[in-house]
Amino acid sequence: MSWTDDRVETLKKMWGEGQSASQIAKELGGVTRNAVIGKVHRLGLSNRAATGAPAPAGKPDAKPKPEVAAETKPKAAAKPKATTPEPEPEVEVEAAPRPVLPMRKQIIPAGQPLPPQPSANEISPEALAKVSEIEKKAKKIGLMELTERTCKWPVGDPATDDFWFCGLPVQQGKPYCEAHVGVAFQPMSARRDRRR
DNA sequence: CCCTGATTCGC
DNA sequence: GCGAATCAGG
Repeated sequence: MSWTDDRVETLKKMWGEGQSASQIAKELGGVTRNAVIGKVHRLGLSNRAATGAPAPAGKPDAKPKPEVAAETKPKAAAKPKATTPEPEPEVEVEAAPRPVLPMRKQIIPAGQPLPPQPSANEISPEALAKVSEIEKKAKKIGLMELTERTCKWPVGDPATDDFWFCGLPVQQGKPYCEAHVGVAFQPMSARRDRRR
C-alpha cells in the first residue's frame, strides 16, 4: 500500500479528530500504526496531545544530534529594561501551545452526555450506572473461561445457575474491566466515621 | 499485558 | 519516503 493522496487525506482527517494511530491504521488498512505515525511525522503534523514520550529520553545509542527546537516564539513581552544590556538567559518556559480546543474523541456514542465526575465519596452513581450497563454486554463467561485478561467480576448468585463473570477485557493489570474497577476499588472514605 | 505516540535507521 | 524495531510512558 502506498500513501495515495486520499489515503493521506484520511490520515490527516482522522489524526486531526484525535483518532489514535492504530485506529487510523485499521481504517486505512494495509498499514500498521507505526506506518501511520511515521507518516504523521513526515507530514509534519505530529504534536497533538503527546502521550508517553514528550521528552526525547536518551537512547542507548544514537548520535547526540543538536536538535534545534525552532519553536514559535509567541513573543514573551517587551521588557522595559533598557539600561541593561545583559544577555537574556534562555527563556524556556513552556509557551503554552494550546491555542486550540482540547477536543478529543468528538464522537460520543450517545448515551452518557458527560464523563464521570469523581465526586466526594460513595460509590459514585455514575460508576454503578456504568456497571449495570456493561453487565448487559458482559460476556457472561463461566468460571472456566476466566483468563488473566478477562474481567473476573461475579454477577448473580453463585448458588443459582444465574451466575456468571463479566468476562470483558480487563483494565490492564487489574482483575476487572474498567467499569468494575470503578466500583471495586473505592477511593475509600465512604464511612470512615468509625468513632461515632 | 494492554495501549499510546516518538524516534531511529536500514531499506 | 517508508515503516519495523525499538523506546518510553500510561
